[in-house]
Amino acid sequence: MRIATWNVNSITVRLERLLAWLERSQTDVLCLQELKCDAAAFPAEPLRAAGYEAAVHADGRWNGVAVLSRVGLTDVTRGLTGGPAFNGSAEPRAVAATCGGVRVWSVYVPNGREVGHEHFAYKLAWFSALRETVARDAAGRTPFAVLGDFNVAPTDHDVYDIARFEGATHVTEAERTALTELRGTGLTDVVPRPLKYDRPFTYWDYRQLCFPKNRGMRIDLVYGNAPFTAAVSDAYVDREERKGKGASDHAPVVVDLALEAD
DNA sequence: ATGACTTGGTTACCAAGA
Repeated sequence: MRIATWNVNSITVRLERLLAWLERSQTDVLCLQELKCDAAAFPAEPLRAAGYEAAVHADGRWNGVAVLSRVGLTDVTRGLTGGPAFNGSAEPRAVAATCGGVRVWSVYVPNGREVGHEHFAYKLAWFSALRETVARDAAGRTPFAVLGDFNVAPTDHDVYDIARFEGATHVTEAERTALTELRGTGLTDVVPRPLKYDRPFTYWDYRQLCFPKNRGMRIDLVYGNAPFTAAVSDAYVDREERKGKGASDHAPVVVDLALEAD
């Protein structure tokens, strides 16, 4: 089974590239983030025509997540248990489904904006709710993973130049502690291999030629439980999808699983 | 140079992203 996660930065703008990538990559299960559309505007029909069912959690111009699957899709859960709100809104940032015997969460962790900002406290509270929501499945015997845009670089090595992130979000002790505590439920970081250069960055800013200069960050992560990681046969960042006009600023992270059912 | 893209909505600018 091939499973992947991709922050598409608007599924509306990215639809043609998404359909082409699904065909090219032969992905079975895809976790999507930053749909930037209303649930009613989600392109369910063209995806269904391509063979994919979808579990969608979206409500407008920001955020929005989904799970696509061509190997079955059941037991959909929208939102975290006890998930925090921002400015009175419980934003659509998490959706779960069971696909082909694997339970997955597609998550879009709040950005945090600035250290000390109200949004930063929201980010940490969101991580806490995520940890509590997934704890039971993480410790279970069914292959399980949380995939998505975590908006945290796990180590200094996961950004192109840590000196440029002095005082910035995404690299603070508090955010990394939240990741450590999430792993404490029984999850392991499935680190993908890069297809070029030495580090598996997944995001490159649109500005200042960051992608050609490889000024990237590894913030799109796959956290799997023991039955999941035991089945991993390969994992890589598809940086080819970051190339060219009309690319998302994130590249897909692809994981291959050798499950008994395969 | 408190910028430098890209997106969608309140559009000929703004907020948000990271």
